[in-house]
Amino acid sequence: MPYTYKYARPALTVDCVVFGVDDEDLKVLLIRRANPPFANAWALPGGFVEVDETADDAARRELEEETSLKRVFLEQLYTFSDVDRDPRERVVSIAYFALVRLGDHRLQAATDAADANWFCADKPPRLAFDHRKILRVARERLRAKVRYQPIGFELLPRKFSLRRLQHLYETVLGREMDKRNFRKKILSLEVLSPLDEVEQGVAHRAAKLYRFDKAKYEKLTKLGILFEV
Amino acid sequence: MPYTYKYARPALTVDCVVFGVDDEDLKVLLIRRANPPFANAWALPGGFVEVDETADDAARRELEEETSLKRVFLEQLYTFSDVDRDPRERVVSIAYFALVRLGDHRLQAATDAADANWFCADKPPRLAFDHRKILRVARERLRAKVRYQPIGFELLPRKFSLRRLQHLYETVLGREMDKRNFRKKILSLEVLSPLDEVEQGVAHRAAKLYRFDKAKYEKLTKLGILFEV
DNA sequence: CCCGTTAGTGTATAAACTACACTAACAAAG
DNA sequence: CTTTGTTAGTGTAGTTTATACACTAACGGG
Repeated sequence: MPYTYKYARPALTVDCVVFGVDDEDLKVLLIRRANPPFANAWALPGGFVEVDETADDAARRELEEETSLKRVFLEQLYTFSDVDRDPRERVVSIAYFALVRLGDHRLQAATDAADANWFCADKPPRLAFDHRKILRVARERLRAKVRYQPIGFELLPRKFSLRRLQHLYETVLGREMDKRNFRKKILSLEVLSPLDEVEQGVAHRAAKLYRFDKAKYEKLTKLGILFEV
Repeated sequence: MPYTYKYARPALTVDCVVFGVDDEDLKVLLIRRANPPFANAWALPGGFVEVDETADDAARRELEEETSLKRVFLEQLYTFSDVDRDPRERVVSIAYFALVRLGDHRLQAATDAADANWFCADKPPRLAFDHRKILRVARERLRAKVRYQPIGFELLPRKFSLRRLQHLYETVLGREMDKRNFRKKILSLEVLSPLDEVEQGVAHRAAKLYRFDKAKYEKLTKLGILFEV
């Protein structure tokens, strides 16, 4: 059943830049395209926006369909509308960025995606369409945002050591930080709750574990106090 | 000549939130709609994205067509995609925000717009579609952005006194600032060039005029130094 | 019990932010 | 030409925040 309009309309898609961190570096999730154009190339997960769903819904749906990721942190990034970004026809794409805890999710490439994998976000393989540009914008946004919003916690296990948290900031910001100053600063923000637990199975003194206390954070922001690292 | 597609496609539009400041407050530019839906209601200037232009181009084109504004600061804001935001059919809108120097431009309502006018941005009249929400998002973005990017200068005449600049920051941020501290801070950023000129026609001591030095600013940002107020 | 590795802690110095009040300049009114 | 009203322009002291930096404690593994 075809749909007819008086004027030509661009197709509308969503693309998701999904970030995760492991012990080494910042990762981005890519899927291998099964079909042309760019068959076999790596690309951001994404797909068409249906006519009865919001772009947010479309992004979540595509993410689940293509990578089985659910309930992740997801935020609109930017809308890319270059006229020739898709060789077939005019396609406008609303890009999203997502943050996931690497350990929480088993990847399973689904339906349309032949394969899914994590890549170093700063040295991605050759990407389909303008996805390299989208990734770059997302990387910049993450770098900027992590400093004034507590989104870094979305990338860590719910229980984490201060060392891991510092490592995350170093990875995302791309610079080293002083251990004592970092701990002083992050604890002074009063958004972490210490747990009665320590790391398990490490061959050295085990670190105390903390969790991010969202309630505390929201109380603080309502008082006009900002999170800044 | 109708266009036919296999799947239904949302219509794609742009909407522009145009800000200006005068001596009293922050203004937003609205046009009165000539046609249904929301005939006679005030709305953000905007219109359809043609199939051979980028969203940025569409925003500039619509702005010129509806308000005769040209060469303004323009930046993508957010894409609004609620399913029922237009009562006629599914319309997705890429919103932009623009900054203009109020004195520079004579408004002239053109073609499709019956009328164009400036309104207080914080107490707008009843608006068509979800434009109230778009305006709110734009207002927030301006507030946040003015603190770490020198976009305030887009709202002032090219030559301005420090008093006017301070007043602008107070208007946008919604709080008063200390005169001496403000001057100290803004001058220490080293992005203003003093001119050999003073205000004209004032009934009191005339203030020295400055201009924003874009070249200096760009040199600083390349060195990794940030603009922060 | 020794070794290797990471956890955890404090202080001194420098830089940035805040609060705050007076004199200088100029036009207008008388 | 003197007075009045209004805004321009300036400095400092006190407080807070950021930076630089090195050792002991804890623990598992060999």
